[in-house]
Amino acid sequence: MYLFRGSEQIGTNSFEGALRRIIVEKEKYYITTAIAYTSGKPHIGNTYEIILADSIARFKRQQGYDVRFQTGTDEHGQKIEIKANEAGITPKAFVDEKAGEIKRIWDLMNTSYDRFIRTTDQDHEAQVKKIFKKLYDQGDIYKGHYEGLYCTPCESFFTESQLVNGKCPDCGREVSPAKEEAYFFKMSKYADRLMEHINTHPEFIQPVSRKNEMMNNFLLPGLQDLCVSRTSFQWGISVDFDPKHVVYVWLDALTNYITGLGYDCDGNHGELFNKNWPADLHLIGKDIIRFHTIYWPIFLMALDLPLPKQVFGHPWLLQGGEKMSKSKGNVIYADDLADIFGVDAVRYYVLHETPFDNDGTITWELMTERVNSELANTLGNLVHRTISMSNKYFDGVVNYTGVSEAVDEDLKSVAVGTVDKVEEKMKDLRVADAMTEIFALFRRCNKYIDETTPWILAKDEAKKARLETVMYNLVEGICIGATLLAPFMPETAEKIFAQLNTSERKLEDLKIFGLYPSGSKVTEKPEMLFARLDLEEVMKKAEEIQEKQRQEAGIKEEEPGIDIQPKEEITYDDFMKMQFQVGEIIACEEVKKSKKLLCSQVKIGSQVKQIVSGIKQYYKPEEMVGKKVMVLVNLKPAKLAGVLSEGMLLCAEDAQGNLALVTPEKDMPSGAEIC
RNA sequence: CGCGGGGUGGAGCAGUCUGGAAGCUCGUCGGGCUCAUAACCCGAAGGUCGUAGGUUCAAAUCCUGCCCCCGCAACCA
Repeated sequence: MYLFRGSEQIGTNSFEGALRRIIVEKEKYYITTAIAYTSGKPHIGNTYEIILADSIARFKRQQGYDVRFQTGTDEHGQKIEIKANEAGITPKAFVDEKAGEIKRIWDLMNTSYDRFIRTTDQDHEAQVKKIFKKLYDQGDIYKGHYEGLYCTPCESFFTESQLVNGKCPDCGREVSPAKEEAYFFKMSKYADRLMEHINTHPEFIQPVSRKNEMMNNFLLPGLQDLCVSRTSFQWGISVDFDPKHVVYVWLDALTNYITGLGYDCDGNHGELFNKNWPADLHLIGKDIIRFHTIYWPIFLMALDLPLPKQVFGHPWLLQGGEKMSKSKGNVIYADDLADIFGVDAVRYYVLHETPFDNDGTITWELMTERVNSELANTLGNLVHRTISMSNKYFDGVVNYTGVSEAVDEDLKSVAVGTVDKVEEKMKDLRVADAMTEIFALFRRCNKYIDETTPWILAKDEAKKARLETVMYNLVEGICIGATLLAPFMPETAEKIFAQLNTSERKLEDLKIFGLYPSGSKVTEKPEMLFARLDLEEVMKKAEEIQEKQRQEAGIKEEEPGIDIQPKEEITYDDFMKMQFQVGEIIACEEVKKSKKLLCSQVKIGSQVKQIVSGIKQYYKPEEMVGKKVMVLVNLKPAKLAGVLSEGMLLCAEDAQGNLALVTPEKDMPSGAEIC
């Protein structure tokens, strides 16, 4: 306000004043994502959230807002403690690594966050302790007992509904009723105020369909008090005045939205906090809407802070209609996608193909199809052909000669009308629809080329000026589209501007057609923005990636077991009649006249036996040599195809009759007894 | 009767709140064009909107029954 008053005094005329006002009165916009749990590598579905938030943040900046964009990691909890233990490292070392990996992916996806907060950050931990104390002192938190069904080995409580066949869902063992001392937050105290808020602020929960779910399931039936501490693990923020307790999940995690701005429980907030709170948008997954629209607002009420303006629960991205999971080996990671398709293609896909309030689908096939048709064909090729023609006809110089024709009008009106459409869609966070509008403009440009047929104009020297205007209009149309594209695909927009030798426009300038500086020279050799990809090659790479994943998860290909006819039961004495030893094959040759047989010289201890085996189809004589195999040594010698055989090499046989020699799992000397 | 989400041409999605000629992208087929990344432009075929009823002048949309799929437990959002 001070700056505003000052500037008006300085301003010598109203125009300048108005201009200053626009600059000075930049409205703030605070957007957050949920903080990612540091238990593993985030997949493309998790990554979707940060990309979505980034595109909104960038768009708001483009609109002139002073944007604050926060993301980060949630690093406490029993699960982390256990995993760190398994890995033989401290929880801190564990989360350091995971947080690093998450941040690396966020950075790879070119996301423009202002702060990456970690719940292990000192400033956060200190405030959480204070907040807990404050809420306890003012009576919102009280000490009680957590009761439930407890699995001792897993050290976890479960509710009736979480059990699988009445047993622990984690380990399958028995659970028993138990209670644990815990602190609780009195949710009921604020429930009425919250319902009032939700009912009078229809924009608070988005999409609206989620609102009824919250009201009907949790608020109207009556809110349960929330457990906010645990004693069953240590990896968390300890409760100052009762150190055997650590703060449990939500009071720790949700508060990041204020601690990350410099909230101070004693009232000495940082400037960032005063400026940015309340948040304009919490962008979260649909599964945690409850925590963000019920518990979080209530915590804020208890702290006497204003509530966030909007919570948007975005849908999920599913792999071919299924949830991704490592054990299925169908998890798709953002960095793998980026390797194959490029960062902006990944951003395009998740932003454009995820529906507004239904779960979306991602598969390697769909991704490839989208990249080829929309990015390579529609956009990439448009830019490429436009620049090629500019070079071919005018050595790359783009002049506006003002030779307009009726056919130009529609292109122009679509171009200058797009910004309004995009802003309209973005107002409701309909990112996918906004992108559809932008690509409609690129399609319109392609059509314009067909309508004006530059290659025909080029043959007639008299139409040179008209051709120049046509090329100018095209370049201008692309510039407008590229500017609008920038929040969603920043790198691509940059590349387009670089090739056209210009830069991003201001949003408000997009309603004017013709701002591209006449006489500019575009690049001589246009680079392809997106290469068309061969589906088979993509699928080959995808298969490799998924296969590796399955191996890492320790999941082998599902194989049908083989059932064979059972034989008559034998006694231990029967078994002891057979003598098995390890034999080393020292020589091997084919048995001529036979299709199936190999004849091996097998060293067993100090003697060498000649053994004939029906394995010619599966082993070559030279690869037999050197192998240590399992031999039945006391089998009565017999002649096979006229060749003496003094024992038997043991093989496993599958349903198709394929054979594999049985060898000791560790190296054993020849002659070692197998028993 | 645990809770919730969903079923729209071959694929992926809009449209459902606020009933009023079934829309978009891809694919397929036919045509055009040749500047361009076998691309671009035009046209066509293809749907009883899961199913059975109900309300209505009118239902993808509102109501009821039923069928099917997917989450809510797991390394997961």
